[in-house]
Amino acid sequence: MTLSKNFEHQINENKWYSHWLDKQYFKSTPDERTPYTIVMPPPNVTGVLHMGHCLNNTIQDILIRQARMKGFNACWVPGTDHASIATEAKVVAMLRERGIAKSSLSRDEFLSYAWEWKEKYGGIILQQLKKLGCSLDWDRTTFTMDKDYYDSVINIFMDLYKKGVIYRGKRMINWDVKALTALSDEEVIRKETRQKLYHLNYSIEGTNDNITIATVRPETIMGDAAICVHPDDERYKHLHGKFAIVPLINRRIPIIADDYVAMDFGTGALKVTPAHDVNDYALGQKHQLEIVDIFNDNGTLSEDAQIYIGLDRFEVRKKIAIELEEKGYLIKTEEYTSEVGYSERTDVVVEPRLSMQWWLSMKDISSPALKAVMEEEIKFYPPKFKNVYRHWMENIKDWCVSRQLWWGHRIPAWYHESGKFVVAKNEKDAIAVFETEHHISNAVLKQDEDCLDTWFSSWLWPFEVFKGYSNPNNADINYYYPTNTLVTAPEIIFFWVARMIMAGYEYMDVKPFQEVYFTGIVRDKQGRKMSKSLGNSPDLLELIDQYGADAARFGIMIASPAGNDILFDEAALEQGRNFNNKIWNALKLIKMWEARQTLEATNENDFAINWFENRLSEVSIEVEQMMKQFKLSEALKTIYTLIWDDFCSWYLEWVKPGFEQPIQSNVYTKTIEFFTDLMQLLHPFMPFISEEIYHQLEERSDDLCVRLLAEKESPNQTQLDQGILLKQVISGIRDVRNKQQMKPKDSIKLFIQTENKRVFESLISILSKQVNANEISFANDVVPNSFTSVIGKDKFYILTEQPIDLSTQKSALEKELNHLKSFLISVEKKLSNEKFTQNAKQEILDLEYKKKADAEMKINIIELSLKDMAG
RNA sequence: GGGAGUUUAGCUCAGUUGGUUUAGAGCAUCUGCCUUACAAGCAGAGGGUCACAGGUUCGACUCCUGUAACUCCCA
Repeated sequence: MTLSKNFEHQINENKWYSHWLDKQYFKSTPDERTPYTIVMPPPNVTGVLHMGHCLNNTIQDILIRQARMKGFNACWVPGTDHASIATEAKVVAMLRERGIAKSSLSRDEFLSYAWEWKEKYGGIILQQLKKLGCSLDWDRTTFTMDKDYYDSVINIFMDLYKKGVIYRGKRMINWDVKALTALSDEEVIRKETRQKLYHLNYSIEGTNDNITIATVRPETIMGDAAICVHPDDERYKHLHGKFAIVPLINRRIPIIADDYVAMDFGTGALKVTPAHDVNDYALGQKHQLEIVDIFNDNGTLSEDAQIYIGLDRFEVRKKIAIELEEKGYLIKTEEYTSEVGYSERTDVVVEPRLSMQWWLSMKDISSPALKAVMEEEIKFYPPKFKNVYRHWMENIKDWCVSRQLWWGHRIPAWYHESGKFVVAKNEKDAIAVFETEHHISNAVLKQDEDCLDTWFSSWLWPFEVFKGYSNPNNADINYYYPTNTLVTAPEIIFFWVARMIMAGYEYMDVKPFQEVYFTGIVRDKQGRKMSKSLGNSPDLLELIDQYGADAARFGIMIASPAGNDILFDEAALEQGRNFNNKIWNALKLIKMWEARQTLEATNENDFAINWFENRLSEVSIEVEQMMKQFKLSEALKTIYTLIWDDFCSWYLEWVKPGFEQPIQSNVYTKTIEFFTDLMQLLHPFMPFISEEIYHQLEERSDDLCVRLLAEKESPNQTQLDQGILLKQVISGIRDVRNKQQMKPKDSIKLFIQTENKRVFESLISILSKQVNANEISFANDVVPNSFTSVIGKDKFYILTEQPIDLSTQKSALEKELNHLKSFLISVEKKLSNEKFTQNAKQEILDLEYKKKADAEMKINIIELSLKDMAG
């Protein structure tokens, strides 16, 4: 069978993924093995795969595949999140395109459209993960609005209500005027925004006097309840207790004093609008100010504004500024940059608003979660996120859990026309509870129209995917929980990670996972975050198509240490593709040997085999260590070097038979073994090509995907050192050849002057192949008319047919000599320092003496060579 | 305004408790090669006052203080 020119990724990806599925390798059921469990952070049900998912899921797949090959019962659970606000927004947009307004639909009608949408588009992202090679247990796919999951969310809401942790209250919240819902603080993105600071004159009642305030929101003056100045501000002391008149609407408001006001900001006088600003609200509460809400839900002005009724807040800002200027109230405007809150989902400016919502009191529920991370019951990688976590947890505020949306888990609260309400699972229960609590029979109750925040369902994920709450103590939850590793982006440490830890302790009495690996954020080459609006997010599926899934995985993993942002560069995928090509070509070479073997035995390849065996052990152990510390990109780099440099560039060249010569069969067998081990090391990172090669190397009945990794013995250091020496010698001689502009075809005669003849005797056949020497012998003295290379303690004389020009050689040696001399001086300086010899540890001292001796010896060798050249 | 982090070759990053031949990779660059696995390749080379200024120490990329720039989180 002839092999294709390159690795054909499209064919192989489909072939192997369906084979793995057929064999049910990714399926996990509890058994006597130790479990290794990961729950996938559920992507939005309507989402599509982007670079962030690619990074995240590649990491998880590497961990899970490695665990599987190490003999754990590996279980990786997929699923999707209903993503209340994002999905509802998409459904609303879809309906609008069809000419249907959400307001024209009943709740049930809307929800049936939403489910239709979910069935049609939901789970596309899961299909895309298969393209990446993710080894998920698909039978366990969970959706946050599955029946059992839904019930658990509602039951937990009721339980927390019963415990008194959930309450209803009117508070300042972040209002999204586009999605028409409340947002939690975490859903508000602050961005530096250029604005104008307007200086406005308010007249003082009963005088001709004025007071000037500075505001960025002139459209809210109709909601003003007071003007506030600092009590110590001399400029305004005479105005305390007086009243000002709001321009345009002529409302009378008090002038109050509070040290909250910064005297040096603006004019030192602050307009107070309690209904539309968090700080003003607090100030209003303190001074018992009137609350005038001038906005409608959608950000237009309400009747209470008296003017500009029905116009949008930003339009009013422009118009009112003009009117204020025309009427002489606007003194001046200045440019001003400050942070403004935007909705994470709709990107509109968030409106602080007073609203009746459901809240979860966080203080008690969060304390075990804080402790768990601080005491490393749950470990964070990298650990710097412990600080971030602690800071948030110690200043935690209550969680607004209600959203004014229909798509999600409907709040199980029931209201009576009297305003009294109860929390119950369904209408029947609600009526019963209502009767006993309020002694009103035949009550007509209406369920709360609102939904719960999406994260109020996601925080149950690690246990509810195993039905740990809906079906307590079932076999799965007892076996798989707590899970092992959570892999997620640092952006959602508060949204999700912290809350899962809380829910885990609250409902399972146990942590949800042992460790959390925080990935970086994927940015473009210029360091900008990837986003739809910037259009800098490449189409991942296209990239997979072009370069292959293995190359995509390689490209994204090669430069992404835990917690560091990764700068995505397509060049890295190219590197991955080239790596595929390299591996494929090594296969082609070995395949050429297959039919041309000989049983004739020589020992000339013993060194190569011995060395590579040790090198393989060394690297396997290193990789194992790196994986334990989540140094995944370093582990991949190490494997890359082992395959490309050590295996392809050195080992294969060393054992490669001459043109059309046979290979010894034992060498062939060993080489297949090595290649197999290499593919096994690589498999978690690049599953497709490694599986394909595994099967190309030999007829096999098993698959690499589930082949158990053998423990490696620790390597023989002497063997490894000899390998290093051999490489140095080869490079050194090649360097001389290069500098003398010898053609690869020109052969040389090599003379070795060494005290270690035995070592070099075993290397002769490799050396002659690698430096194209037709004769190698040992010398006891300088060989005349030759080029010299000094490597370690040994000298190499190179004889060629070419006319000899020693000038380049001479200057190179002189350069080296200078370097060595100054090195020697620095060592001698150190050793002549009494304090050093007194204080340094013996091993450090020994080392310095060795450095000195080595340097002196080399200087001696080089000086001899130079002398010889001169003569 | 408060907190955390980063700063090492043109780019992306390693550098373990201070001492390991006067700082290591990969990519990019340069030179030479169409050498029978691979030009998506081979061989070799060059490139760094470890952000800056002090300090501790026999010895600092590594520890301490300050400064600057950038990033993130919180208000």
